[in-house]
Formats: sequence, structure tokens, C-alpha cells
Amino acid sequence: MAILGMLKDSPLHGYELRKRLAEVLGPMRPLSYGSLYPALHRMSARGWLTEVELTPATETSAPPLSGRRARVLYALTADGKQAFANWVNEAGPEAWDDEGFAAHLAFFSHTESRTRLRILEGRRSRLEERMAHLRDSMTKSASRVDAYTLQLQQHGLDGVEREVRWLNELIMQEHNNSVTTTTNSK
Amino acid sequence: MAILGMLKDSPLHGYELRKRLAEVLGPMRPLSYGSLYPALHRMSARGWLTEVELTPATETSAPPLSGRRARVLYALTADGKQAFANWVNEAGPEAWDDEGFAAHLAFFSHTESRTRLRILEGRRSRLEERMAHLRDSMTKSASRVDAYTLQLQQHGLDGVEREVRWLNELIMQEHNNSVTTTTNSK
DNA sequence: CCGTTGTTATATCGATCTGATATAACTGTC
DNA sequence: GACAGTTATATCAGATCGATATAACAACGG
Repeated sequence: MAILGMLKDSPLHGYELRKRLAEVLGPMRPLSYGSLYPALHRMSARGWLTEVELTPATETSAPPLSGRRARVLYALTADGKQAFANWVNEAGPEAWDDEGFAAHLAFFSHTESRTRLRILEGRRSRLEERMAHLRDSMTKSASRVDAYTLQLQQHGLDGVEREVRWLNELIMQEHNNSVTTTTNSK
Repeated sequence: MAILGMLKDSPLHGYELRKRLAEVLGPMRPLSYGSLYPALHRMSARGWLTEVELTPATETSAPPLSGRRARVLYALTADGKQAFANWVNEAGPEAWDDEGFAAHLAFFSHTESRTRLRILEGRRSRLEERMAHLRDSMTKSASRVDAYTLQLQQHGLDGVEREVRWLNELIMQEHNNSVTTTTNSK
């Protein structure tokens, strides 16, 4: 879905697409080529993308023009745009977990404010469950575990707490946005 | 390798092993059963583990005794112990990345102090590379990116910085340990 | 007593992902 | 003009995930 989002504004070829995806998805590790290219072909087969092969000869365009071989440009079809739009706004429970949340957040500007809030709050409650679970398993394993493991566990827990604080900030910002929007639209 | 480490002290069955592994590996997500059981069988085939099937009738032992079916106890062989000992102290570059580092840290008490320092410092320099790369890609993508994406990128970077600070603490602790040890052994 | 739900426990499968490797064309450097 | 580096796509074996199946027992209410 993030691939579709990247292609929304302008067609790209796989190599460039991967670089931008890695930039945008921040903490996540970039997806491998062995994953990217099959995914592109799958989505072409489903009719979400078109593939246009460009030989160096036929190229007249602007994009990076140094040291390269034949490329394949991928562009969104109408169906592809629809699939992306659905994903962006339907935002089920997959949007609460690590990958799904990062992907949704990266395309938040294409989303309505109430959807944004739903995702942020869902993510937060998911993390609160995780915190409870971590604390529980820390007390349970406390007797069995050495100082190093304890520090690893504590570091993990601190990380989750930190993300919750960050989410709280984002949620506050989002509330301010919708308030001013509502006020303005009066 | 973490599986071998969990079995070092006492034999376990798969289900219990997974729970303890999840406790000990803190931030990492627990490995799935579809991954765990094949891995156990693979290691048995390699001669690192022995499998002993226990039917409810033959059981007289201490472990959890309520509501359960036949289990398979896995125990380390001499080869398995050797494989674990090698992994623990050889600690190549796999020990600098996310999974490898967490796994090594979970069994730090089985390691010599100089190996611990090597791993901690290797991890830190790996993260410093990551930080440099993240900052670079943030400045490069700054023009193309909206406020939400920027916050995601910044949050990711903050997380890495936080882990570096944590590593610095661990490294300091480790230095203190080796100093006092050296002093005592005089 | 019986059905339902929950926990303990192992197994397997399809779809997918990773990491490595191969290929290819071009650029810049020594 | 050899060599390393970058841009670009493709493919494969091996491993992983998520879902599903199976099974035995516990605990609870009706």
C-alpha cells in the first residue's frame, strides 16, 4: 500500500521508489529488492499499476540522468488509486501495529482528521496493552533473569513508554487542528 | 542460538521455551510456532538437541502440571553446548544488528568482559552509522515531505539517539566492572 | 452431566520476505 | 584501459509469518 502511495503523485521506477520509501518510512528497515519487484509485478497483474519500459535511447525525461541502464516506470491506474484511497481511510486494526502504523502515518495528509485520530488512538491503546504485558512478564521473570536481561527488558519498556508520550503529543496536535478547522468553518 | 541458550540450564518443551524467549528478548516480537518447531527439528537433525517425548502417563516431573497434552522435551547435547559457546564468544558483525544484538545481550552473563565490550561498541558504531544515514536522508527528503512524515522521521532518529545513550551507560558499567575485577585480582 | 470457553501443546501450509547472487550499462578515477 | 562504484532489474533457496488444525484437559455455569 505504501508503494501505491509513493506512486500517487508521479510514476517512478523500482530503484528510486525503494529509496524514497526508505526515507519516508523512517524507523522501518527498507524492503528488499527480492520483495519489491515481485510486489510491483503482483500489483500490475491485479491491474493497480501499469509497467512502461524505457530504453536509454527513448528517454528524454528529467529524472536522475547519470550512469544507468534500462528502467521500468510504474504508474498508478484508476483501480490502483481506488485501492490506495480505500486503504488510507478504512484503516482497520492492521493500522495499530508497527508496520501498518508507520505506513499509515507516512500518508496521513491524504486522510481525514477523524481517521487520523482513530489510528492514533488505536495505536496508543495497542501500545498500552504491550506495556501491561511487558510489565507483567518482567515481574514474572524477575527471579530467573540476570542484570543484563533486566536492562534489556527495561530499555524495551522505556521505548514503548516514549512512543506513547509521542502519540499523546500527536493526538493533542490533531485535536487542535480539528478545533481550529471547526471554528474556521463556522 | 537464543533457543540453545534457553536450553542451557534445563530442558524445556517448545511452548514453555517460546514464552521464556519472549520474556528475555524484551522488545523483539516472539517468534511464531511455524518458525519455532521447524527450528527445533532442524537443530535436532544437526545433533544439537535431543527430543524426548513425554506422554501424560509417564510424567512424574515438576513443571506446570495443569491442563495439558503430550509434550516433547528438548535438551542440549554436547555439540549443542559447543555451538552455543562458540556463538556467544565469537560474536561477529551479526551481533551489531537489531536481532543479533538483543540475542547476545540476553546471554551476556555467559560471555567474557572483553567480548561484551566488543559487542556493545560494535552496536554503538552501527547505530551511529544509522544516525548519520537517517539525518542525511532527512535533509535530502525535507522538501518532498509533509509535517507528519517529518515527525515520523524525527521520532525514529530520537529512538536511535536514545539507544546510543543507553549503550554509553552499559559501556561505562562494563568498564567499571573490568576495573574493579582487575584491581581485585592484583 | 453436558456444552462452552480457555489454556496447554504440537504440527503444517501457503504466501511472503530476506539475503545473496547474477546480470548489465554506465561513470569516474588512478 | 582496468577497476571500483552506482544505477537498475531479476531470481532463488531458505526461512518466517499468520492462519488453521488437532488434541487433551480444566473450569464454569446451567
